Amino acid sequence: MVKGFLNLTFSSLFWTKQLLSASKDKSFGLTEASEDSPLYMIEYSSPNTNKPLHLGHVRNNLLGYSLANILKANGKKVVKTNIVNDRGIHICKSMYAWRTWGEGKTPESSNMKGDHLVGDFYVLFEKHYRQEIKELMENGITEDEAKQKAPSILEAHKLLQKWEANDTETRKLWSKMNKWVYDGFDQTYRELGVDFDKIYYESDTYLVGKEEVLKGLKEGLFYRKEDNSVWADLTKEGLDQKILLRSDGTSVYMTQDIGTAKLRFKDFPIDKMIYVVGNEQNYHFQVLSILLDSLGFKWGKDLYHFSYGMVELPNGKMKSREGTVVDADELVSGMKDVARETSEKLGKLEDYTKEEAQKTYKIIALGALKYFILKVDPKKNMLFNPEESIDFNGNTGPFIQYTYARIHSILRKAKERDIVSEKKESDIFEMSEIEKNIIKTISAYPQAVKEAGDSFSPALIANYIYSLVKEYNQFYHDCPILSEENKIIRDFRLILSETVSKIIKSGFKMLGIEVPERM
RNA sequence: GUCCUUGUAGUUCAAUGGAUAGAACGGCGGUUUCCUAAACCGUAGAUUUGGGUUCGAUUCCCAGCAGGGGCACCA
Repeated sequence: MVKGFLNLTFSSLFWTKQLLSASKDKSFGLTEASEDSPLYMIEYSSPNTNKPLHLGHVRNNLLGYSLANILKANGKKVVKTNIVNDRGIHICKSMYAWRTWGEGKTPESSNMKGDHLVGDFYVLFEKHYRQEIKELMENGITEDEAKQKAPSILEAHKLLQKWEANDTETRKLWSKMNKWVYDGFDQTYRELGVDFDKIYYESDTYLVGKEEVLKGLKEGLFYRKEDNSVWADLTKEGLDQKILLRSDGTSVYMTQDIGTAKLRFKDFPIDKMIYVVGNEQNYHFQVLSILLDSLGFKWGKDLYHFSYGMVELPNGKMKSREGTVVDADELVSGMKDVARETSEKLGKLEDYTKEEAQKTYKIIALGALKYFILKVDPKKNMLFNPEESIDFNGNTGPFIQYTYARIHSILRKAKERDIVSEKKESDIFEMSEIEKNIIKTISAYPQAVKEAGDSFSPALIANYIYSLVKEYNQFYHDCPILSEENKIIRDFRLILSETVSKIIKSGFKMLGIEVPERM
C-alpha cells in the first residue's frame, strides 16, 4: 500500500498467459454482430452538390466512417448512409452561372473534376451577384432589398421554381450537372477510402417530408400563418417558432430531414439513428428530435446527433466566399507529395516498383491526415495549419505505421530463417518492466474498443494505439529480438511484437487507416 | 440581447473526482560498426481569473474574462 493505493505485482507467468491469450485470438478485442444485434444507421458526409468537398467534410467523412467501424467492432449492425442535398437554390445558382457564362464547358472539355467545375460556377455566380448588389446599393437601394432584387438571384429563383414544377429542360440541366458532381465526389470518397451502404437524395425525400408536415398541420400539431407559411410552436419545450414550409409551399431543410428520416425507418429496421453533423446544427437536431416525436415517430426522441467541432484555420473559420477553404482533393494530393519527398530523401523504398512505392506514399499520406484529424476529441474544435499541421514524426499516423513496418520487417526475417515461435506459457525468465507494461497495454485493448464504442470516440482508439506504440518502440530500441540467444526469450519477444502489430492493424482499421509492410 | 460550447507548456493535443497533470512539435543536449534513426534517451516549460462543493478538483457548481457556434421563408 502506497498513499492509500494498493500496488500489486504479477509474475512473468501471469503476463505470458495474458500475451498468449491475446496472441491466439484472431479477432482480439472485437465483438461480432449476431442475429439480434441492434442496427445502427449512421448518416455522414451529406454534401451539397454545388461545390467540391473541403476540409470540414473531410473531418465529417473520417469521423463517420471510423464511427461505423468502431460500432461494428462492438458487435452492432451498421448501415452507413449519405443524404445528398441535390436540390435547392445553391445548385440553381451554379446552373444559372453555367448556362449564362459556361460556353458549354464540361469536365471533359476543361479537363476538370466535375465537382470542381460546378463549384467554380457557383463562385462565379456569387461574384456577379455581389457586383449586382453593390451596383443596386449605389443607386440608393437598401442592402436587404438589393439582395432580393439582383437579376442573378431572380434568375436562380426562377430556375428553382421551374425545377419544382418539373420543367423538362431545367431538370435535364440539373441532372447533367449533378452527375458531374457525383463523379467528382465518388473520386474523392474513393481517395479518402470511405463508402456508403445506402445513399438518399433530398430530391426524393423532400416531398415525403412535406406530406408529413401537412399531415401534422391537419392534426393541429402545427399552424399556418396568414401568408400561408407553416410553423411549429416549440415554446412549450423552451424553444421558439420554427418554419416548416415557406409561404410559397416549398420545403426547408427541416422538412426534408423529416422526410428522409421517415423513408429510412421504412427501409431499415433501425434501432438507433446517428447523424454525424457539425455542432453548428445542434439546435436543428434538437428541434428535429422534438418534431419527429410529436409526429408520432417513436424513434424521434432518441436520435443521436454526433456533434463534432469545427475545423479552424490559423486565420479563423473556413469561408467559401472568401476563398479560405482547404480543398479536400488538393489536401490529399499535397500530402502524397510530402510523403513521396520524405520517403525519397530517406531512401527507404528504392527497390520498390513505381506502383508499389506510389501505393505506400498514399498509405502514409492518408495515415498522416486521418490520424491527425481523428486523434482529436470529436466534440472539440480543432485547428488545422496547412503548412505545419501535418507532420510525419512524433504522435502521428506515419510514426505508428513505421512501427508496424519495422515489426513486419522482423517477422519477415524470422520467416526467412524458418523461426516458428513456440506459443507456450513460461516463467523461466525474468521479464523486464517495459515488456510487462506492453502486455498490460495489450490486455487493455478490448476495454479501449468498448470505451470508444460507448462514447463514440475514434480519438480513444488513436490515443490507445499511440501509447502502445510508444511503449513498443522503447522496447524495440532496448531489447534484441531476433538476435536474442535465449530461444525462449526470443520467441516470447517475437510473439509480443507480432501481437502489437496485430493490434496496430486492427485499431488503425477502425480509424480507416492502412498499414504498410515497409516504409 | 439570449442560448449552447471551449479555455491545460511557445504551439497542437491528452488526462472515468484520485498517486509527481501526459505526449508531440519547436528549443537545448545526447544515441547509429547492432533486427528500418520516419526511431530512442535526457533537459527546460502549462491547468484563464475569483469564489464554492469535496478527505481530494484540469475534471462538478456559481460568477468574471477571452474565443467559437446557434437564435433565417439558407442548408
